[in-house]
Amino acid sequence: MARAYDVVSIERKWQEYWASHGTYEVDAGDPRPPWYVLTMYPYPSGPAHMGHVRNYTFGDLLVRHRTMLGHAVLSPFGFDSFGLPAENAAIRTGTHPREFTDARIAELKASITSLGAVYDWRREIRSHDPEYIRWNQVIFQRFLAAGLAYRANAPVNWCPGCQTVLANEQVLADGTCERSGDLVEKRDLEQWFLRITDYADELLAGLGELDWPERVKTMQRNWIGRSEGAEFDLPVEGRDGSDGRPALALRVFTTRPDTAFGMTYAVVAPEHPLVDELTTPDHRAEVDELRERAARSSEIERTSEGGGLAKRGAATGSRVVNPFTGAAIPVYVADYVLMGYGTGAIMAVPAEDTRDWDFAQAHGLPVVRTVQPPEGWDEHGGPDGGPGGAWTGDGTKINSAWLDGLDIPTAKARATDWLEEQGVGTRMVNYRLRDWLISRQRYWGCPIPVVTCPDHGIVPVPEDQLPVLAPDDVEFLPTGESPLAAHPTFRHATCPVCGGPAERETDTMDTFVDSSWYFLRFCDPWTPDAPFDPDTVRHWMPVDQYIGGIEHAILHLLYARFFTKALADVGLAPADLREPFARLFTQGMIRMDGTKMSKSKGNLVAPSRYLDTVGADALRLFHLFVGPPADDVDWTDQTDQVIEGCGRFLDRVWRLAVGDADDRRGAGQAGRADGSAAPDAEAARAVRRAIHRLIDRVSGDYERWSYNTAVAACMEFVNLLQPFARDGGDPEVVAEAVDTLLLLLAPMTPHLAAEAWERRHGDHVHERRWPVADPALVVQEQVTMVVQVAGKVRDRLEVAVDISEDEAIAAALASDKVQAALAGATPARVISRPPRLVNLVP
RNA sequence: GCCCGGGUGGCGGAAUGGCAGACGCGAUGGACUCAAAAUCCAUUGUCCGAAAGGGCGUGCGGGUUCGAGUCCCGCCCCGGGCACCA
Repeated sequence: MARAYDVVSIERKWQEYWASHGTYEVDAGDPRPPWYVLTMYPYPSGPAHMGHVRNYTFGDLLVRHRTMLGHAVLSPFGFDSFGLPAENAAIRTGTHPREFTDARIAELKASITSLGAVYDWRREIRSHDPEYIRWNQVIFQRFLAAGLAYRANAPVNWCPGCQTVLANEQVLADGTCERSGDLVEKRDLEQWFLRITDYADELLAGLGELDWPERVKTMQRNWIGRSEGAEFDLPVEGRDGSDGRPALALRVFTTRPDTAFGMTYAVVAPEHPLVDELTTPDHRAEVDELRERAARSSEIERTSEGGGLAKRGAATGSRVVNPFTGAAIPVYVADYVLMGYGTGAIMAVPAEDTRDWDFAQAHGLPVVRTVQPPEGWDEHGGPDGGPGGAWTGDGTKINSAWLDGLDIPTAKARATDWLEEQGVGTRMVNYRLRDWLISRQRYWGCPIPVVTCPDHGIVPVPEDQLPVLAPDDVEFLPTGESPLAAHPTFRHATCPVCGGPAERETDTMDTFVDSSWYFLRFCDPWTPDAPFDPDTVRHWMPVDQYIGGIEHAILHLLYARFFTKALADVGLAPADLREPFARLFTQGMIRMDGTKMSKSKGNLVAPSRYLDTVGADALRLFHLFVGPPADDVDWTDQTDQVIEGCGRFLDRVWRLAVGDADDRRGAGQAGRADGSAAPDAEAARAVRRAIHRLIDRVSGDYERWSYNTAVAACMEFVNLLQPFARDGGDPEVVAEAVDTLLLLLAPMTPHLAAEAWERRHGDHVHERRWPVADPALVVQEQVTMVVQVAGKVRDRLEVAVDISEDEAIAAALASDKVQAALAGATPARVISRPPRLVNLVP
């Protein structure tokens, strides 16, 4: 497509100008009010893809807009540069991950720059940089000292494809690895954890004050999964101690203590430590078989095998006593109870829990209702009008002695009070959230800076010896072993306490650790003796606008919130900084043929092919124009044409602003199509009003992230302005119109705006202030008033904006079309909303 | 199963309860041109009609209202998240 101006050289010129003049470099001492805009730092996978373009277009627009509004805008950039792809490439090609990663970073940086996105590059962070590693390790050790980091043996998620353990958050609901798609296995391994569960309540409560998409907040709430209930003991029958008190009891957790009178059996998880003790010799074989099967099978096998959970349970032969009734009930082992949640044991109430109901049906266990189901439930309340099963809804308590007649919330409170009075139980809050497993058996990550001494146990490497860096002379082999573990010397260390031989930790940290505090480092990446200076962090933080993909709704955003709180609590960050991201925006993804556009799907459209044809400005404009920013974008056969349409619009702006020097057969040539007279003063006044309405609209649309309508408003304006200018409209008005347009476009299409502005004024549009609409000119003089008869539009009248109600009704009645529609009838009712509408109802 | 989004022309999408379809893409016709490209002008929801004009129309069925794409109730479909968490 031939463009009206030399897109490539103009775009390059301004990209070089912004970089060499440090236009978007700011410091904490800047007198302007601070504003921090941040786009999630990317994993460097090579040249930018379309998703990046979309991301950085929004971010860059904000940086430029906020700057024009008079803020000192902090706009840093960095790279989440540790991670598996680099290591896998090393195994494949022998290239060292650092070499591989640095090359990818150079490519990504160049392509981001070629979009016209501007950053304070002095602040660039790379997570594999030794300085960054050092502070990562310092933070880890502060957490270790504060008890927030610990090592424990745990059944963990092992991904055979990635050859490493994963965090719970990285395992998808179907039991596969979010990265490789392999089926994740359970393994018992000694691993490092961060105590994120200490912050579960604060992480939940803090969501309330955040200006984040509701759906992201909901996802985090679900993930944290707080449930209130009670824990209490079920004494095992026949296991009284010498003092007559129970020597062995089974502790259960429930959110429904009110249903305890309906407990007809109890269940323990196959991994529960009391299983052996509870199992009587005659049930041993069955229980052992069940346990073995549970250990072998993966989570999905456990959950997907047909028939729900009816099967896979075995009686232990033991009985426990329900403290509410004194009745003894059987104890089962079943894998529908998970060891990792609550106490790993439950009281089963089939009448009010669907899982317990199914299990009870399969094993012939009794059902005692403790909540009155709605009428007819037992006859036809179930699926397909059959008999109802468990009733989990509201109702009145029945069969529950002293709880009878109460509603559920009251009964819950009474039952819990009773447990506490009796000394057999206590209020308890449980979370679905588990501690964060951060160790990875990989090379290309931040080493965990500890050694293990035979005499002194786990000892942190002293701070003055940090960073602990992984050696370069390792062999990358597809063995599944971390190259660090196989290195001849790396693991041999000396104990910092006694100087004796010690074993160095060879695991590295999850890369989500790196991304959990980089936004703090960005505030002050130069401080030599701390990860960041708390006062400088206080100046910039929290991030005023964070931008990223919805895929990070849980993982990164939850970890970063946890880190911010924990860093404040160990004294590294300001104590009052509890939330890192005040406002979050999650943009839609790019889809093609119904699936996400991504490298792994092989359906990438390279942005580069647009940059040297229609240019970065047109591509940016397309992303802004195509639809609401939060929506997904479908990349189709028509997309190129829409992008060209954006280029056409920019050509029109160029011709209006600069003229037709390069294309003499352009706009001016066709001349006035209808041969009408030149626009008069009234037309000029209309254009002036349009200018101020445009400022008003675009400013409002920017605030609301409604960029597609902002672009539409600019296009509409050009459609109005173009004939006015061509037909000899007042040059002063044209100039005001064009200048305003360039100011409003400056954040969206920065190169075109900068070049056209420079040619017109000799200075820099991005250093100008954002225009302010004159309220007197924003209101229109004449508006279209709709006249309806019985709710149907019958006429449209041009009326003064300040028309009175009486005048409006009179004008409506004076209309021939209205009279025809009324057909002689007198309006029985008149609704008038001057100057918009009059509705005559006969 | 539960919790969120969302269904508007051929397509992407606009519409504080008050003109449905802004803006753009595509399509059709025209001007300019030897011709094309580019540019400019016009038309473009649908049905009836030569036209003037009129009927219908925002997934489906009800409701509230002078007036509903918008609010309420009940469904259908699509997308996403969660899913033995006791």
